[in-house]
Amino acid sequence: MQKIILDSKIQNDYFPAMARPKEFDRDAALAGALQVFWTKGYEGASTDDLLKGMNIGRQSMYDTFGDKQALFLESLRCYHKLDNKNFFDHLGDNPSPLKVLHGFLAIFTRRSDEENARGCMGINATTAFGRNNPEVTQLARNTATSVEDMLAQLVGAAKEAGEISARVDNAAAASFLYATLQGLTVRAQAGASHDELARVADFTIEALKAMR
Amino acid sequence: MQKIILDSKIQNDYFPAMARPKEFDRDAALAGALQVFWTKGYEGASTDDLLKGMNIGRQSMYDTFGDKQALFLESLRCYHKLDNKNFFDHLGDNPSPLKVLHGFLAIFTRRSDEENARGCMGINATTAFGRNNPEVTQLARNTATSVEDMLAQLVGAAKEAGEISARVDNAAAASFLYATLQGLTVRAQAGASHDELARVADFTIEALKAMR
DNA sequence: TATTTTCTGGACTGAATAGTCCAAAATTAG
DNA sequence: CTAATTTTGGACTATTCAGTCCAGAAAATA
Repeated sequence: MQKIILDSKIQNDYFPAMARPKEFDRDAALAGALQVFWTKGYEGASTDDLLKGMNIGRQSMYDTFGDKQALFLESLRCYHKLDNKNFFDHLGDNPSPLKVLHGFLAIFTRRSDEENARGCMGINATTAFGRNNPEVTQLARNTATSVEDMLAQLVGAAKEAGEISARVDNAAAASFLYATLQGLTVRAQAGASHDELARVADFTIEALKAMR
Repeated sequence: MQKIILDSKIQNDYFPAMARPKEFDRDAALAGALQVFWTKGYEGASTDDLLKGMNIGRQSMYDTFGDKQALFLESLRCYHKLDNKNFFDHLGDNPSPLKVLHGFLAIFTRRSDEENARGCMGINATTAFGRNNPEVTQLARNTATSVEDMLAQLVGAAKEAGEISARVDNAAAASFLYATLQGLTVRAQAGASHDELARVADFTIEALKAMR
């Protein structure tokens, strides 16, 4: 509906009183959708599930987020943001970069079975959509480069701190660590014991330290 | 229907004329279903997709395999069998067990983009079902122990061949290698370049060789 | 209170889907 | 050819699900 304003009197006549607060808490609703998609997957999450998890009405959901696909992508983007933030939060200026790395790898040993069973929403999306969904693929790529950059920085810091050999290639080590991290995620999701997960984390750091 | 054979005459009376060849090629149909499930996932594969991929009629499918769930589980079991076989085929009595290990890790650099995009059907099933499906979980566990056993043997052989330090723990190294293998699968599925995948494989073997 | 707007919830639609049913064609043995 | 049995394919059912529509409740300002 186009609104043509001629003068204030007419405007007043047409729009005399403004109404109900424009929106509920959009971010909270998105966070709710994220939880549902994360635990149930894209196909597994019905619209009813989503509405219940978001605590909003059907109409509000479609008005605010478009459709299921769009809601999923926005949830995934939100997840990646949170995930990245989590990484950087544990970064700081720790005196032992290698300890930070070990902390990343060992995170699964500190998570409950339920948390590990959910896995990583990014990986779940990738394995579900393969490379059929360009937006999911692009998101995965972006996250990969961002995380690998961060890991490479940590490896560099570990070298400067004398914790690992200066001859280790930062980028190669970062790719290696990222792959291991994703592998651990899957192993944890498949039900590997905390013990096994811890052994892998330890072994990975030991291997890194041993390299010349 | 139980067949009680008293003598040839009675048998003849009750089953005077046997009919059309009892079954089409069950294994071929299953292989077709496997392909469809692998590329499209469980939810993504409609019954029509499956029938087309299996080249059999609707009725035959339900008669022979039960329902979609059962067909999927049987396909997954079949996949795991093939996958395991693939591993053992590359084992042999290779003079360099470490080269065999490298071959496993580098397999993704020899695969086409399409192959890598499909990923591993076992991982796809795990990330799709989480741990909600006990049979999928059990299958994943079985495969894990079987593959880790095999990797541990290879590590032991590498030690005997003097390729890596005798102080490396077989089981820990095997868990580590398995996690890396799964990580590489996911990285490949997410679209990592052959170059990056190769770097990770090389780095992993180098790290293993460096350990004391 | 009156008006405007947004939210809410339920009813509805159209499409897709898993699974069933049935009848006709095909195939083998007597 | 006849009998027996399996395959085949299409019609059918019941359910689920994404998305739309509508009308009434809620909220805020004047």
